[in-house]
Amino acid sequence: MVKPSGPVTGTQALSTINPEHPLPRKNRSSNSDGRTRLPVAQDVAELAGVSIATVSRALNEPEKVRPVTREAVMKAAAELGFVLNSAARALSTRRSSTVGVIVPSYGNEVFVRALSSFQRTMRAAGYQVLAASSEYDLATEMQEVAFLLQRGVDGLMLVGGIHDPALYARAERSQVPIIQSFSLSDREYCVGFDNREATFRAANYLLDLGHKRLAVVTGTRENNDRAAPRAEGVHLAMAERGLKLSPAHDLIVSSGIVAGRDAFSQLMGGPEKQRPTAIICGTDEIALGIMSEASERGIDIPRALSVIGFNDSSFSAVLSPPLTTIRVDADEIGKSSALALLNLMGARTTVQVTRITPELVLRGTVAPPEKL
Amino acid sequence: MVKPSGPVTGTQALSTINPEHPLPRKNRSSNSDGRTRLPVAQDVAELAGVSIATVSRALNEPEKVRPVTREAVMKAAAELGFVLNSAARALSTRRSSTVGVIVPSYGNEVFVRALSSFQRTMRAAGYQVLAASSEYDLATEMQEVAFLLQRGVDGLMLVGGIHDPALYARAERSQVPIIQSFSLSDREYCVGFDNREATFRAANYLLDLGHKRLAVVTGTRENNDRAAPRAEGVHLAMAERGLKLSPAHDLIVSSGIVAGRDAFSQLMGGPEKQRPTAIICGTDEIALGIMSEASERGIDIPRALSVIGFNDSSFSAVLSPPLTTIRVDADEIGKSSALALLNLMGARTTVQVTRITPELVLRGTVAPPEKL
DNA sequence: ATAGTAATTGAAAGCGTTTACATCTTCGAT
DNA sequence: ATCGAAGATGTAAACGCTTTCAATTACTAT
Repeated sequence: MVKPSGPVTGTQALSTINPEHPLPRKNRSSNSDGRTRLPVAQDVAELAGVSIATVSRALNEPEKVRPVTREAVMKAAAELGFVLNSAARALSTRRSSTVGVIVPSYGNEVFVRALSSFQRTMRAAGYQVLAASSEYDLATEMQEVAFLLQRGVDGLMLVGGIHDPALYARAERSQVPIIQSFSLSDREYCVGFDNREATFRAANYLLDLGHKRLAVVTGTRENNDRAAPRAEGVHLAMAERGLKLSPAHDLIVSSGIVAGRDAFSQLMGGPEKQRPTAIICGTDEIALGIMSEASERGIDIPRALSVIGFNDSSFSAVLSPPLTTIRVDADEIGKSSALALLNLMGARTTVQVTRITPELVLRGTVAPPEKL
Repeated sequence: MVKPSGPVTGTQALSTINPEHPLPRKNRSSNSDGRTRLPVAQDVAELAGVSIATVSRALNEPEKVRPVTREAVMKAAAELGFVLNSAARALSTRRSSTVGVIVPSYGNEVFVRALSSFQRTMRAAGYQVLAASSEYDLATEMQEVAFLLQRGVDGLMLVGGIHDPALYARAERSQVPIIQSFSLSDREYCVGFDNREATFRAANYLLDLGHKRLAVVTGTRENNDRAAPRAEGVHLAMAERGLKLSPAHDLIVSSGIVAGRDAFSQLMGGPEKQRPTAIICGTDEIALGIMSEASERGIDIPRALSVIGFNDSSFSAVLSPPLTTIRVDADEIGKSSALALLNLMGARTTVQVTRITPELVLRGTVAPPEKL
């Protein structure tokens, strides 16, 4: 506007014509109560003798400011102990550099392993992660997602593909990408594995060994696309051989070790001829419970009863006998999910489905069935 | 200002008198790219026919607005699907309703249990929690704290009382209160227990039973005010009876189950007369490792070797034999820490030290020493 | 009715960044 | 030297809330 200007610049002169601001209560570096105020970008700018915009650039796009200026800013920032205010940045950029994760439960080691590696990967990329657990409840999960969305997370990692429909709607509305984990989907981006196939293979292994009466016990299957397919896999394998899994041998328990103990009692309570000779469990915790109860009752594993777990938890290899289980690389799931989500948030939607392959780890809890 | 207005609104009209703003790119409810913009408080205000200040009040201090107004605002908010922008609020109020937690490791069940209940309590109070793990490293911890502080957490929960001095300085500068957990302190607010006393009692229990050669194995004790005192407790109990804990029976291992197995080998490698008859472990994981190795080598627990764990992890009760261990109520620690921190953040500094009492849970891995 | 007080509401100034745009430098090419 | 283009920096407008202060309205007690 004003080309040649004296000590009073054009824009400042304007404010004399326009008396809107009564009096700015500024008094740098100390609060109303006298406490030292934390330094802000403006303080750094003044100390470095540059504008606040330059400070911002020096910090975020160093290559856009001249080296000498950059140094000055860095020095000033360090001197003042300047810490950028994330809230202000988030407000300004409309992104929080925060992502959310919701796992069904912290009680299942596999989820905390995945969460942990997810988090590590995210942190390396400059993101913080807000985690919550849904306790296997859709409503709780929805609520947590609502909170996370309000918190402005830039992305979301969810376990499984069954969620409140409103969840997808809200995430969509906020343009927050979601990565699904631990199960596969052809509609969502995901990092997971085929749960049905995993137990299908385990069941076939048992069947090949000569077992005829298998049992399967999992945690809740309601709204759960991991547990339900795992049970299905066993049914399927038996059906393929013209066998039928007795309803009494298909148990749903509340997850955890003690649930496994109860399961044992229910399964092994009937007359010997009808008892299963092998049990496939939805988690290693359940398997542990079963083993514990078996040991207490003097039932020999694997001679009298074979057991297969799921996840290969840390304790599984050191049980006696060591637990044969379906290993899932939770670290890989966490890491890949993070990478995929990062990709999604960068709008480079090149990922689609990452398929993890579970592996049957042969240890000591499986043997051919006893001769009748 | 302008009451009845045609297509051109009051504020826009103003800009003709005051030419500072080139052209406000406002066009409510749709973005530059035509995408529908998420509703903000202003939209709610307009729909409800009130000012934005009233919207804020209706949402945050409902009692301060007339019921009829409140209803109108709520209705408008619901209709628009309004979600408050946390970043804006955080910027404005200078608090984020977020707290941070740093645990040494997610691999120790006790920490995730505490974290979990801490989180649950915090969520109930309207706070989100950002968690991180330090991997038992002070520098990593400091770095994570720096991130959390930058993120503007309102409070911090840390495990133990040994941290980078800079950590306290920074937190202090940001006026972020810290709650220390799992150990006691007379300088900091804390929720924990006397680690030394816990093993001291366990050792005495063993000594009373007739054991003379105890061993202790813990994870790293460097900068660790839980593991180190636990070892001390054992030393102390023996010293009180004129006994001395052989250096060979005092082991530091990397934590985890496999570490326990190694420990066993080291401890039980010597000539029988010198082997310990009882081992006190810093965690149940270590104890499990020891039990596993013992079982493999045919050493009978508890007859040939007694073992005491620490924490009472979920698997401990179902091992065979079930593990005698020092139970720590991690849920309580998490919950109380949260409550205490909430209190601290409310500036009502009435809490000081919450002392948790660990309990020796007698199960099957301890017996009197074999007759020599 | 009427003054006085209490309860509601609104206007507008922040909160601390980022960033579009304008301005000023720098520098190579003429 | 001089012109332009490219590069560096500065200005000031957002971002979307909360909150102080003033203005308005609703009540209460005369």
